[in-house]
Amino acid sequence: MEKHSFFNNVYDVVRLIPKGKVTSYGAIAHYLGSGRSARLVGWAMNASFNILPLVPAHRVVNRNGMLSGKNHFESPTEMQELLEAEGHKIEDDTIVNFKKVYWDPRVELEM
DNA sequence: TGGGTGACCATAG
DNA sequence: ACTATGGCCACCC
Repeated sequence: MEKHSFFNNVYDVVRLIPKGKVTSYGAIAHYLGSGRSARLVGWAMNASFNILPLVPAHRVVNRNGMLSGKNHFESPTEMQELLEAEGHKIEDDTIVNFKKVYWDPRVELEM
């Protein structure tokens, strides 16, 4: 049975993020039509660890490209490690060339 | 049922 | 330019 919850929708979008790309909470929220309720996306991520299949929450950062949720991973460095493993460059807890690796669901998915 | 919460974003001073 | 505050809306108890 599928849950037509907002959370499930967020997970679906996050799982669609291609490897080597990242996006922001606000982009997902806006894509889902939540408007500015980007907080719900972050909150959904918090529960994403409990949801299967696993959601690449490390590919989701805030508007500044900063790893705001790194503190909520299994380890505070887990997020950075995962992003670096995908070819990203992290500096001062912020993704370098964030704009280049930015993946906007509104554009890529052409809503 | 109602209130509080949350890994944010935008605007105003 | 930086700092502070409000709004937002789904989920949990």
